[in-house]
Amino acid sequence: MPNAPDVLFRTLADPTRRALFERLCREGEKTVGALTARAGVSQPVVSKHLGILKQAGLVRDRHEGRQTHYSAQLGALAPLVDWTSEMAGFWQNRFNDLEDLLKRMDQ
Amino acid sequence: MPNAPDVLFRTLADPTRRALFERLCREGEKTVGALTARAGVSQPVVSKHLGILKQAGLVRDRHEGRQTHYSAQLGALAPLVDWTSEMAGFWQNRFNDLEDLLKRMDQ
DNA sequence: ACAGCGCATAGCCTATCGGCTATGCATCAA
DNA sequence: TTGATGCATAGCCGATAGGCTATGCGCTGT
Repeated sequence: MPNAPDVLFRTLADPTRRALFERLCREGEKTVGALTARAGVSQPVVSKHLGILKQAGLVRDRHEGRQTHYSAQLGALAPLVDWTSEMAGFWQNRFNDLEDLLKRMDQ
Repeated sequence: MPNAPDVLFRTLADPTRRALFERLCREGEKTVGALTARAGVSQPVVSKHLGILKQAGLVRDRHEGRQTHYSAQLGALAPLVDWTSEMAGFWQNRFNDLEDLLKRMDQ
């Protein structure tokens, strides 16, 4: 059972998939057909990628007749932000430690 | 020529590689041997991953005798933060647009 | 009822990737 | 000088991932 950042990194690593997510962020809800039209890949591929994005919690789908509308779930990016902040935090702590060390050496 | 977030996502997508980067963030500079000791994979694999991390600008190396010390370059995470902010921004704009629409409809 | 449309699923093929072992190359110690 | 150590490189291999076509299935409209 991989943790959240792992799933997000793996899901967003593929350019085609990330492009789909970006379009949903920029342009809002879209049908599979609308997404396929400008995706540069076939419709089954788009459906597959959308399924993976959905599994990662990055999009939700809404069925309306024979169409499926997808939209971005921006909250799902939170673990990514957390991870980045955490890494930056460690960096900051090490910097503080260094400062402390220098201070102690100065005395 | 892939753009910056693409390289970062692809580089950080692999768990082993991301674990190496995390250790360098948490614990600071480490030699290849020290990293290999707890990486769970062979030394050549560690070297390979460090090379990929270096290419992505996420780490730098410092040669000292026959050892190579690697350390995290946290600034390289900036494009990731930018990308996330951009996506969040689009979300916010769409939300504002919706508010405007509702306001106009209300009149 | 039936033909067409929108999307999902199945199955296949190829390329890439992440792991390994073997080896090379420099540096340090004896 | 010679053997050992630390890391990088080369070459191989199986698994996975992302693309395709073919097909299934439910909804729509005639």
